[in-house]
Amino acid sequence: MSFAETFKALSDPVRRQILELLKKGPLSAGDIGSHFDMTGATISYHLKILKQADLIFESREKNFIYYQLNTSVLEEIMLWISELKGENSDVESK
Amino acid sequence: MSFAETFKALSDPVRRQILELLKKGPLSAGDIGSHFDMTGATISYHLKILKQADLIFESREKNFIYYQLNTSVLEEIMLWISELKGENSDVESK
DNA sequence: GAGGTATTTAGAAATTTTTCTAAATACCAG
DNA sequence: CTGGTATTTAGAAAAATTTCTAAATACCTC
Repeated sequence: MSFAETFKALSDPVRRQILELLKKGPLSAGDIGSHFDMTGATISYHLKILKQADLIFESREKNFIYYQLNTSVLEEIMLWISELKGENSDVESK
Repeated sequence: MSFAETFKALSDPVRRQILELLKKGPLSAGDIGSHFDMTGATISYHLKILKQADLIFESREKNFIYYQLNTSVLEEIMLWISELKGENSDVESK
C-alpha cells in the first residue's frame, strides 16, 4: 500500500528470495515453504507482508492458494532510486 | 558492503530522508540532524548504517564531517529490481 | 594546552520484527 | 458431513532495530 511498506517488505532476505522464486511463475504457499527451513506459519507471515506491500497477489484454485509477483509496485521503487541518482553530475563544490 | 545491507539501510524512512537531503549536496551530521526531531546520537547511528551500506561516504573538513551520496550502489539495487520485473510477459498458465 | 564545537561510542530502554507451537479456518473429495 | 490437506491466525519467545542519555573522542582556535 505505502511506499515505506514496500521498502520494508524488500528489506528481508527471505522475502526477496520468495519474490525471486515467484519470478519463474506462480507458486502455492506450500511450494514456497519447501524452499526454506521454516514452518508454514512463518512463510505465511512473510507472504502477508509481501501481500500488504502489494508485491504479490494471490489466486485461489482448488485447495491451494497460488501467489504471484505484482511487478507494478516495483516501478515506484525504481523511480525513487532513479531520482535519487538523478541530477548529480557537478556537485563537487562546497 | 553487502546487498542485504543496502536493502536494510533503505528500509528506514529516516535514512531514506537523509539520502534525499544529500541529493542536493553534501551536509554535515549537524545539518542533517537539524531536519529531524532526534538527538545527534541517533542521527549518527543512522549515518553509520548508511555508511556501512556504502550509500554515503564522508569527507572531513575543518571541524566538520561532510556526508555525501554514493550513487554507485544504487545501480545494483536497480539491477536486481529490474531483473525481478524482467521476462514476465506470458506467465498466466498453471 | 585549554576551552569549545562537532560527532561518535557505550549501554540501556522501548519498540518492532521474526520465528515458533498450537489451534483455527478453508476447502476439496468421497 | 467426515476426513484430509493447505494455509492462516493467535500468542508467546527470541532476536534485531531504533532511540535516548551520558560520556568519550576528535579536532579547531586562541
